[in-house]
Amino acid sequence: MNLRGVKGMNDVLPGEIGRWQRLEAAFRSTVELHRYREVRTPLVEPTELFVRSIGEEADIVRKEMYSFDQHGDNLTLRPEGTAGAARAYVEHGVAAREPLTRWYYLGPMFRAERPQKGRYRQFWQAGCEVYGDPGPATDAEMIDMLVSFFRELGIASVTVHLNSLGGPDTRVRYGAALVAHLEPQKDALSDDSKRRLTTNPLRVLDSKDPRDVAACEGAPSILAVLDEADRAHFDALCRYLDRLGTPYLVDPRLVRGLDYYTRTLFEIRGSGGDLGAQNALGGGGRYDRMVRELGGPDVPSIGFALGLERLLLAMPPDAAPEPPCVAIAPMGDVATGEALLLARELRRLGVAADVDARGGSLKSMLRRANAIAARVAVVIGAGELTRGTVQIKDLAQHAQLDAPRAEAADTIARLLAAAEPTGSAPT
RNA sequence: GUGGGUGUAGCUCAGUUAGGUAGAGCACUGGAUUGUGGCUCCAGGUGUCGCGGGUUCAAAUCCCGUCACUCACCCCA
Repeated sequence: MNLRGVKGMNDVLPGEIGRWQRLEAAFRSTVELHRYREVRTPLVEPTELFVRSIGEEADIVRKEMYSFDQHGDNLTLRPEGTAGAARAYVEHGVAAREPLTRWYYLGPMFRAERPQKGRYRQFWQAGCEVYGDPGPATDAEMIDMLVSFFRELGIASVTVHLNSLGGPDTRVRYGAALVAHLEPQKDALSDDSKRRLTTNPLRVLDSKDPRDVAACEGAPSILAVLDEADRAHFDALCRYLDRLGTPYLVDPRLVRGLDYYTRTLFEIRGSGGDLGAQNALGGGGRYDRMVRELGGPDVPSIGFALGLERLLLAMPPDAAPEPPCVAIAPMGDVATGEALLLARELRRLGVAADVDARGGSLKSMLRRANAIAARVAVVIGAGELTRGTVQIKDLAQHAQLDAPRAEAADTIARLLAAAEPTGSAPT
């Protein structure tokens, strides 16, 4: 086969869709209990939106965007969800109608990176945004919500990394201090980090290269250079988390690549399951200046995003019970017509029905009934047509009975209602 | 963009060291059972051995090139 899907963009086949649906339902349930409401924004936005919000220097903007020109517009497949949501928030004047807004979204994002385990070019994110609350209590509540959500999913071993970046001036001040610390050991740094020294020194803190890690030993902490208000915000956040009993790890080296963050910054890392090297299950932070920079009022905001593929890797395997269904096995054209009618009657009673109309042998139809985990099979052949009955087989009990055709649907529905839900689908 | 690993049946993989008729399990179809599933037994494969070239009497196996997938780096969900 010479036609393949695009690299890094994956199909989700029905065999694994159950896990996706359960994850999505759990997310919606959790955030809606926190009074978030869903927002759906386009997959395509003006390129300028991402350049302005994420920042020209960020890797996402520099080399990972799917951008194209169409009829004179410069467009981009969204690489993340926060920018589009903020754009919609501003465009519809939401701030003027309500002082406090909680939104969530769920959908695919696109980044033209080299794929690997847990990182794909089309990947799914679920995220939340709160507009109009300066924190820090809401920051704590959001982090606590995430930790609770992970626990609900059965993802046990997660660590909340927490940091504060202060305001824009803090970043500049700290960058200078960091360069002062690293410059003397410049020769010992990795090539990447030598370059970062001039472009974005904070990123050196994030490097996994042992040489860089060593060089960062003893580097000043960004928390030490926060101004008074930022420091008070961070301390209050920690106190709220303590009060909630939500464990966290203060990590002054947490940086993250999006340039729009201010003050609170967090990332949740996992370790179990099939997770590969990409162990950031989710991350977020405060972006108090974004709404204003997009032309809106001065509204503080905080948000996070979760990577659904990574959550699925980290989640324990589960076997979902298959809902009961009825397989109908007709023999011959007349019986097939009768089968279609009976199936419609069953579906009107809320019973899933599967008509095997391939015209194969009874044996093959019953084999299929077993394969699809049907609870009940119905045989309609020449004999049944003559007698005006159908043969109803309870596949688990190895029992069968003949029922008048007119009562068939009700009889089957009663049989199913009495039966224990059983069987499990291959995952 | 950089580095490693892997490409053999629909799927998971043996077979490559030492060149010699292309295999197993699962899945699928039929039969044993003329209209009765799961278990068992029997039968059923024309697979571009990723692709192209080279060496050789002979290449899945050796050599060169190329493509794809995958893991990791950078960075991020």
